[in-house]
Amino acid sequence: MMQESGTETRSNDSAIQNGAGPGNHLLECTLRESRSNGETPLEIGAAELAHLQQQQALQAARQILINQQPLSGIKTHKRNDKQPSLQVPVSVAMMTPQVITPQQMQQILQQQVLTPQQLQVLLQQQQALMLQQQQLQEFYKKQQEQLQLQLLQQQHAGKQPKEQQQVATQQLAFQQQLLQMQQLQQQHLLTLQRQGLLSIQPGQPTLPLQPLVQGMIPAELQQLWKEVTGSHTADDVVCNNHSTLDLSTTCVSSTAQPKASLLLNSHASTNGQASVLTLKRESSSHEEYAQNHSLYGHGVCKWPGCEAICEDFPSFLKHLNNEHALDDRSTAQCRVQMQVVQQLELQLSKDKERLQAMMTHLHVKSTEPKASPQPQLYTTCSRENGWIYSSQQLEEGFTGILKGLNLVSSATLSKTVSEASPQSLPHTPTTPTAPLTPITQGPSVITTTSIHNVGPIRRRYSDKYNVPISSDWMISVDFLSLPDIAQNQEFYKNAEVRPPFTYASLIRQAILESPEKQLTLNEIYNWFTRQFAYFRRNAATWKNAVRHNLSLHKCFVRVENVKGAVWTVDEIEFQKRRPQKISGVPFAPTCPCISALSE
DNA sequence: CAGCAGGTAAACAACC
DNA sequence: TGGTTGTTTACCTGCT
Repeated sequence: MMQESGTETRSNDSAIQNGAGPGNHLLECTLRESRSNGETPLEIGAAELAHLQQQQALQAARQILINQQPLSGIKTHKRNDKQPSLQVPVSVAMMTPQVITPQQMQQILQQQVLTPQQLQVLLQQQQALMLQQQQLQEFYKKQQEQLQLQLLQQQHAGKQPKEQQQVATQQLAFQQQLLQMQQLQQQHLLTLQRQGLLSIQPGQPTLPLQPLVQGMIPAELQQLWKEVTGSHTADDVVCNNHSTLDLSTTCVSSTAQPKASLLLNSHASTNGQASVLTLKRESSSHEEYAQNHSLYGHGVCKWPGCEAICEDFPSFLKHLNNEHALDDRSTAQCRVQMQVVQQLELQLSKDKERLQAMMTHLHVKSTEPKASPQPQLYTTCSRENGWIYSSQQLEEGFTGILKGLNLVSSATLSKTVSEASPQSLPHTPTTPTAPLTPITQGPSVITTTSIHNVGPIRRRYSDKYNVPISSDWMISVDFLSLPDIAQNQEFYKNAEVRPPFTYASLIRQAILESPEKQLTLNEIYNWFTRQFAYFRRNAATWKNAVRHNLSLHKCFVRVENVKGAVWTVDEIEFQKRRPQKISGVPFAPTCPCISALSE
């Protein structure tokens, strides 16, 4: 047991240790896994390509913002110099000339290199994108369910009447088109995003703009959408009314899109006020603004982690400007939001691929019953959650696969990293390399609440979490500091993301969550593994850490019980530990939700 | 640069 | 005897 973690670092020198944390091990395995599975960059599908393009474009936009900062002083330089991750190997730099590392992004944000306007634009656009992704995912889920139902019906029926087959085929075709449309949508949004950034930086070199929409014009997409959904009413009006920005391709949802449009219209806005001005041209009622504002709903401020009650829209705006002005906290929350959006993007992309593979498989099967499953599908499913599917199983039932679509595992995570940044493959896991594309792992299960409850962030405490292949993993680990464990439990339960809280905080949370506010050591272990997928690995390491923390901190009191020893929390001692910097500095050594509990 | 907090590893003892 | 629990120490990293 002890060997499990011990050998990882012991056998390596300190330099290697820097990249030899548990997460690293995961990646290392993953890379090997992906290689052995024959996954090569050559297998990048259209969806992946689109996604990579998106990411690169986004990074390029960010790069512009960075390049235009001639520098924020000596101190900044010093900090940068200390960051090994900034030393981009030539080969990598040549491959991805416009890529900035997440660490760089983090630094930039921390140093407030970005202007308030730029940050605001970034935040709003990311949120718009996120909303859209949510809508897409919902719709996509519905489509999946329909498909599954149909497949099940076919199975039960035994045979497939020709009519059914035709319907299924038709639906599959629609879904394929839908997928294409979704990709284009993302591209379009991204393009808009870049345009927004460029408009802010007129003096900067322009980016090589990619074709806005490849092969399809918005009208065609709309038509396609109508075909697919069979419903088009108010959406058309809403979408077509956007004369300032052509968002017709984003008209997927009747609810989300106006929000996205609103946000995109407010590039130069600060804290939402300009968006109001923009909208005033189109509408004059505050109620409508309130309905459309992504950060306001049901009389509550929807700023991540806020939920302040605002009686009306003007008071909301006032609140927005007072409480969510550009500061460290907002910046940190912006970063988190970006990561969330990226994860959603990635997950959507992955699911689309899988669906594509499923559909392809169905097609193949109808003509070539003995054909082996599509490699993409097979490799994906076979490594999902440790499930192994034979081709026969794949043919016999898709239920498990569909089930697998909504689950996540380390394999998903790793596969994602290795696939999405194929350039990284040649690098050895222990070689500190420059981070590549800012993709993140794709936890399949992410609750909507997790998006809305973002709080302080615990900074990276050790380079051991800096995964050399793609530091995006690291940045996600650090940035996905969704403070309210309770509300984000689904996320942590399924995504192998290290929770951004200290062991002490987590232990305290575990104990306080228990009915009697006391737990045995074993129960604490169980809580960890139950609540966090991350703690289902390297048990020896983190269990040792838990014990270490229990013994070390005075706030944990061991009490002899009838059953044996239980641990309790001395709240006073815990609060004494350290003044908590909840706001301002993005550093949260303790879990805010626990603080809330104790208050 | 020192001090601190936190994470990791490990040695060791007591207990079951 | 082996595993678990608990304590302690050492070392590292990042931050202030």
